Amino acid sequence: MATKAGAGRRVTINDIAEKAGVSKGAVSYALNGRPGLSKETRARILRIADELGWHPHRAARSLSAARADACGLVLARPARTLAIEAFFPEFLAGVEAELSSRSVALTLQLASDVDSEVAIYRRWWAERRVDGVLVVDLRVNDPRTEELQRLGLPAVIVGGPLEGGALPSVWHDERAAVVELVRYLAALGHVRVARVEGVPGFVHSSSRSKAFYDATRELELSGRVVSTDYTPESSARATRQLLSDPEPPTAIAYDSDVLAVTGLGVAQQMGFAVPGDVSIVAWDDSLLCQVVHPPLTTLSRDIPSYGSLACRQLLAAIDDHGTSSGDVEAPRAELTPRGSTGPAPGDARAARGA
Amino acid sequence: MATKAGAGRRVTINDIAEKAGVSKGAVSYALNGRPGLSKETRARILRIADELGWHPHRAARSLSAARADACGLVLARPARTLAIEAFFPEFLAGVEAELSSRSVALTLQLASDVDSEVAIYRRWWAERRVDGVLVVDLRVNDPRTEELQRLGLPAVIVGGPLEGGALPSVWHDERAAVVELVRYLAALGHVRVARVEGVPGFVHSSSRSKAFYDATRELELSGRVVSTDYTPESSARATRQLLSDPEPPTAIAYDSDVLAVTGLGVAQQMGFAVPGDVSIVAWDDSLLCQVVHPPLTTLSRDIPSYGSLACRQLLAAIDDHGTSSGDVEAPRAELTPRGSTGPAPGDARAARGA
DNA sequence: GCAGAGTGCTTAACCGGTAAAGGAGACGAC
DNA sequence: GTCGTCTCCTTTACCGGTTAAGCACTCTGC
Repeated sequence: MATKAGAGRRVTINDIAEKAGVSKGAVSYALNGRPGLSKETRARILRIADELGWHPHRAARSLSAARADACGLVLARPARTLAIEAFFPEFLAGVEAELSSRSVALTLQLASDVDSEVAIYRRWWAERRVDGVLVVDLRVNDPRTEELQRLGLPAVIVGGPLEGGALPSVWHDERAAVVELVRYLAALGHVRVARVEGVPGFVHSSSRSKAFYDATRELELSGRVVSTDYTPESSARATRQLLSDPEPPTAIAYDSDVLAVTGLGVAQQMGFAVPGDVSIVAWDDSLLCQVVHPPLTTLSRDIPSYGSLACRQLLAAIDDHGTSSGDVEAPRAELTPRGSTGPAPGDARAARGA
Repeated sequence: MATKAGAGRRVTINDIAEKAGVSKGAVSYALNGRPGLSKETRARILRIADELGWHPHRAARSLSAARADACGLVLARPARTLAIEAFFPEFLAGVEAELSSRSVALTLQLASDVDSEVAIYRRWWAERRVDGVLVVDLRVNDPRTEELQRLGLPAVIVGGPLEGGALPSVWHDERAAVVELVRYLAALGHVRVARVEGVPGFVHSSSRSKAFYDATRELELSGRVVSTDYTPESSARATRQLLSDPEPPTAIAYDSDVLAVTGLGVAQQMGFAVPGDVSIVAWDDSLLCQVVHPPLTTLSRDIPSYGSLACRQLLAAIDDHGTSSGDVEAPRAELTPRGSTGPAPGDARAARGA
């Protein structure tokens, strides 16, 4: 029968100690399940703590335990991206699910660029506001990894692994997914294929592009890559550019759901039938991909699980405090064929076979 | 020239005091800009603090200042909703923008239902993990408001105002927006109009429905309302139900972007031309509404600003500590006509005029 | 009958800040 | 000369926990 805490003074272990007629040290032992108390005293203290509705004061505990019981996540993309793309909210949902089960808080912040992101890490760690951070959107020669190591702030790289293996990471086999995609398009008879990538400075985007080049070369396809900044506008521009070519690609693979949906709209506006004239593939499934016409073929991943996995990895890194943890591979993206992909126009397969 | 903090021991005010040859009290005065120090000493202390790269330990400060420097937000909807609907990420982005400028953290948590949400508030407040919370998805007879008042936890109701005015709130004039919408549909000649609402237990959804009934009655239209649980599946069911009627509505207004987009798909699948046979309107604009064919007419709000506004309101409530703050009205949703709405089929206006 | 070990609790220091109270020294007034 | 006042800094207590060290008491063994 927990009494009403009301808006009055907080219940502290001193209150418990007084009521139980013991010292506050004894109360602390009881509440933390440490040995050195008789069964009866322990039970009495716990009962009183419950009656008074006691909860530990986070700051007080952090001060001695040197634990913030919070993990951090900084997003250094424009705020709009957060809202527009399926990846982040889904990833967040997965992270949250993992954290809330252990009463660890998630501290979220948006930053304008990588430099201010690093500044946030520095501040968070100096203030001991977080115990560790999840790092997303790894860049080529990323300044964050070096700084995180220097600070000694536990971190997990989402989308690694990192060269050198200095920080633990979670990752997908992007290469295998790209190979599956390119083989699929080749099997449909496509010869001129293109990829609309995200920001080339991002490791996940550039590694997919590299895999794309390799796979098209191996299968003797013509492969082009155009860059964007993940905004719908840049995707529209990229698509227009590709389809204005005298010999436009007959299949375009995009690096996100937003890019693909925008590209689809542009293609249709330009009079291209989808998938009659051009096939379209998205990366990461979402409602967006399913409601357009035709619905988009995608490379789907279980993003919430990815978030949970990253989170577990981070919590482990915090406990180990740096030792090992290593890299963990998540299930790779799987091709989900829908209406936006079909055979290459003009039976390219026959022409090529001749 | 801030020296490297490295992975070593934290810099504390004791380190600064020692290096400056003063007591830690003096350092505290200097760092907090309090009077009682000579100009030179103050400057020296600040310089050394900067050199050592000192940041206040959040927990230590919280312990005496009784401030967590964090705000809380609990979402008691299924995790999927977070990812699927435009509202939350956009709202979050607005909240974040406001908070990060004052180095207040946002603590986010997902809950399965209102009861566990209340439990989270109780815990957060007892642990002094947050200074205040934003409450979204206000329900009819919401148990949260009473509990928040009882606890004395500063809170802002998003989507109020609350009857009784006990807690400060931010709100839109939903009624005016609904009236504008219904007038617009009536002007297009629609007589049988329907509304697909969200969860009827939510205040914003039920108040819109009430306004919808009132507005249709006033304009002598036939108005129906069907409920959903905000999932695409429930919207598909609702739409199918409405359009299977012997006298189906010629215009359907949905309570979110997701509901509307799903409804559009179902309508087209059932052979209804949009907007030829049935007009469709969404609530809250998003990329989703713009990429479908036809693009959806929406009631658009500036959601990030709404988030920022709510956040400023909360910070004020925390400072005042309960006194006043009151309710603040945000700009109401504006109708953005696009291709999904058109004249009622069969020149309903003429028939009605006869 | 007393050393030694174990049990069960208390005391006190500490984490890193904030802030009230106190005190040394300079200076002016009478 | 000494009293009051002002400036500038130190001392100290405190926030709410954790934890090492200490200590009284009982039990055991010889």
